[in-house]
Amino acid sequence: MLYSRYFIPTVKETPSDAEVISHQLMLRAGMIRKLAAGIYNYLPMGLRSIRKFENIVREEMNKADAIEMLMPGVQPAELWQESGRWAFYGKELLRFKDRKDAEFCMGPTHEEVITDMVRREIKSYRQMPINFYQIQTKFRDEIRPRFGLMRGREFIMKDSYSFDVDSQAADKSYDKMYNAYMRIFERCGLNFRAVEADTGSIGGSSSHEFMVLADSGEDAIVSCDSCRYAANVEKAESRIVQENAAGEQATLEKTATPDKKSIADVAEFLGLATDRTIKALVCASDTDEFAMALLRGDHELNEIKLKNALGWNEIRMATEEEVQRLTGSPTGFLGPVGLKEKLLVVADLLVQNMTNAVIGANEKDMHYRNANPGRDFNPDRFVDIRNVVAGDCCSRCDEGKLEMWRGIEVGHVFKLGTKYSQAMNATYLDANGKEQIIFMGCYGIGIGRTVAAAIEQNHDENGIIFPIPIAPFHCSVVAINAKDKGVMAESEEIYLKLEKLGIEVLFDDRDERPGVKFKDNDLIGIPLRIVVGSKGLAEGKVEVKIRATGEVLSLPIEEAIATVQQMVTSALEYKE
RNA sequence: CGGUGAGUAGCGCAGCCUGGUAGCGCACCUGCCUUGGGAGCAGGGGGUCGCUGGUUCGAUUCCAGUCUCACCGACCA
Repeated sequence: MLYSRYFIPTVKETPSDAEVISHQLMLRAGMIRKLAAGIYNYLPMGLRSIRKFENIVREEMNKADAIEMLMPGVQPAELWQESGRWAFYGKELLRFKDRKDAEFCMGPTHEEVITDMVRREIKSYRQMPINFYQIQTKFRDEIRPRFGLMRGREFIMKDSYSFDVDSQAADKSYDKMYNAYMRIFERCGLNFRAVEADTGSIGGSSSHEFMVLADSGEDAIVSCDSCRYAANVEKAESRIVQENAAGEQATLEKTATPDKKSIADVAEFLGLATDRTIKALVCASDTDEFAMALLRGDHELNEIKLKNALGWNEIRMATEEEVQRLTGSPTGFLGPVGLKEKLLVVADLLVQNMTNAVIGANEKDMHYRNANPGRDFNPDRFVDIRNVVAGDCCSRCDEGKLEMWRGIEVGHVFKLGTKYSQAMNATYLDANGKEQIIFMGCYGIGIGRTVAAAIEQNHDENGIIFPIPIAPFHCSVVAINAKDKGVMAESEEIYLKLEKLGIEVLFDDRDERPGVKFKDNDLIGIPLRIVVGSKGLAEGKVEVKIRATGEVLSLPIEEAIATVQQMVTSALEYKE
């Protein structure tokens, strides 16, 4: 490709609304441009990277016996009403009507459509296992799109759906996809973790997320420093270490804590560590059910765990007015003792063994000292509802401690069980001619998000450093002076030779000063660069520069070509 | 939707407080010059100052409304 005839609109200045580095660099490198909030044009360079990654995904999907197809972006409401998600999905589902007033939506995911197709076409146990996938544009009307391709409203996703005769077979399909995902992200050279995850609105029994590690990641994940356990904090469990209650239970005693609302303030005021206090939070469901959560003062509530424990659809913190009505007290002084109205009280497991703790008295400016569970209050349930913290003991092995990371969710695999097949009546006949419900799994990869995550993980002050497998071009040839006929002729020859070898080359033939070319080439992240100048040429040599390391090799022309070819080939090779 | 901030040339910004019809840097066009890390000189093009209404002789500037965008909270590939 000739740079002068191609389209790479780079910019020097960072657009002011781009916050994370991948967004800034994709804009500056001319890969994407915003059309509307969370909706982007993929410019040629951006598209090339995306296609590269899509092809890796495609290869691994095919290898894992998934079959490619393509489903529509626009979907009829009936299917969603049938699965129950028309009501459940909320505003994220972009809905509209056609000229006949029939309701439709932009597909945010395709469980309904694929299940509909499968229930019509798959009739026998002989047709399974089967797994369909597509690489297609999704639309989710996110409340807050941000970070460029990281969280767009319109985005490209690879989604696949497996269909099996029973749960065991479905587990096998799941494992196959899990392994394919591992290979996909390994092939891209990404530093990632597969972690246990909450199933969220997709539903189903269990799932793993694939998280690219990056400080800008929106998810917190933990992993054990000793065994293979890793999980999203939403889901992560730690081993409960039962600390033995220290000392005798003292007498419950009401004490004034004027204006001390936060745990830190109360603890300081009473001269105690925060772990001797109990925090009480009032939560509400979407149907206005309420519950009080109790946690050790230094711990954080995990809303997902609480939501799941209560079987709620949604969870939110109660408003100040609701709290006042239920407890008779303003927030900051809440506790389980002497509640005004009957309220479900859920305590974290670690509250169980606390002795002589400080709790709110449900009265402005008042707390209790020496509160003891079992004696002074009896929670309805003890459940794990706290966020694990770094240093917690691993729940899966004896010696491990948990470490915390930030991650970008680039892939997610779910065991769906019969959630959709049951609702939509997708059945087959088994060997005995008996009708059975199909078992499903679904698997997604954010294509654009993975490219953004790769940039997030691979860049320096000069720009992007693409891993070769997903780089828009493998190599560039930079002619130092476009007016120097000898330099241009030699550059062109190298360019053509490399192309003949199957290397994807960007030939920077522009009549620009060298500095401009170097800056642009660094910014757009081409992994390898051959620089052709008149001085080197006088000795029959050109330079090979490696973007990632900054290493420069001065080599005879043929050797330079061979070096580039060898580097590209070895980078594209996947070692099992 | 709630909270915060911003809308002035393609991008990054100034001007607004103290009304008088708009400016800087980059980018773009022409010419000269230059060619190993975003050069220099000269000339040039480009703006209904987000939109609507009000106040005023006169509004980018003051007032009201409205739209859009970004950031902080719940969702997710």
